[in-house]
Amino acid sequence: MDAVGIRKVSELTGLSIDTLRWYEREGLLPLVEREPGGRRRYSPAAVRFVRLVQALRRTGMPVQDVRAFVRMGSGVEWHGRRAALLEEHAEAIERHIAQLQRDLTVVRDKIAHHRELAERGLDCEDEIDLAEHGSRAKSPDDSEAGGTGDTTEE
Amino acid sequence: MDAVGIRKVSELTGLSIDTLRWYEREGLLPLVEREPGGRRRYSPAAVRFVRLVQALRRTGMPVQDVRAFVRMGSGVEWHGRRAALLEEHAEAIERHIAQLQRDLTVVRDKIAHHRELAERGLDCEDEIDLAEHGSRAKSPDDSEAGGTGDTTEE
DNA sequence: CTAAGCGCTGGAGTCCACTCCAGCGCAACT
DNA sequence: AGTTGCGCTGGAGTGGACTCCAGCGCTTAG
Repeated sequence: MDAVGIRKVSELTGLSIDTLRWYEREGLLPLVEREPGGRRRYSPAAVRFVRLVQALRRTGMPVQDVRAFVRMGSGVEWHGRRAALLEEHAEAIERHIAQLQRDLTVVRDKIAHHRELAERGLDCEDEIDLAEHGSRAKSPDDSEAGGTGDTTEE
Repeated sequence: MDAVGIRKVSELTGLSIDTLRWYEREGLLPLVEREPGGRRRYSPAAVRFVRLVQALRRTGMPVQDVRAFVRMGSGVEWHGRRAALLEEHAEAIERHIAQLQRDLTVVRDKIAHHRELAERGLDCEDEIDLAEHGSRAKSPDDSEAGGTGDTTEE
């Protein structure tokens, strides 16, 4: 058989052995078989399943939700529900990516700003940008930059 | 002067008041002024800074690293270093986004799979996909996809 | 047969990033 | 003047997700 041991799965996925065992205890990996001696044996299907769980976790689905997902059986009556849950999560991932992209431009703007200041050999004074944690008098005002209303996430 | 109080900053950014105070204690927000009574006053620049920190945190930069970033002064000699740090982080964000996109396709593939099974009214058998977390019991010559009753016994 | 390893289990410990008080002071309506 | 309420501080508590044992049992190489 091409079933593999826990060490191999760890190597294949990058999840630690402890994490794999912990996921199983927590009910995220229900289809791991054992060999007579009691050791875990991961069938190719089980390995694929580990990868799905890994994808869900890595994309921010809480362990609790993965468990709930896993626990609804594989029977016909659940396929729709499962698909819906995954779809919901997929949308969450997309929103997350969009947020990261917005944050990325904030960071890149900052980089550009620094590069410019570095070139000109200026401290940032009127633009602020960063603190000097010394005492500082108040700067004259400057206007607001438009912000996207964001809600705390992740 | 259009400086604002902590409540407003909380509303503007979505960060909780406690979090704002905690960030400050932890050295992530060095430029917050106080009014005579001791209350925090956030200048527009300070608010912008909060937004930068928020972007860094939301994109996964550990608090420790944000602090390190913040602590290197705003002097000329540091602009290059700061920019380099940010650049490094920007690349990390890009890698993260790429990973999310890969994981997203994993999830979407799974959705497609479920939709298909749902349409055909099939349980997943030869593809497995999900567990049978029944009692392990005795399966002498159990092999790979040997989907033993994958019915959930809820 | 013995020893070295890997794996197993249950449980404790750790880390991170907040979040939640308790107790107090200023502020400002009425 | 009173009282209602926001804000402040220091510190304790929480939740999530692992990570790290200790102690034991197969398995296998010598």
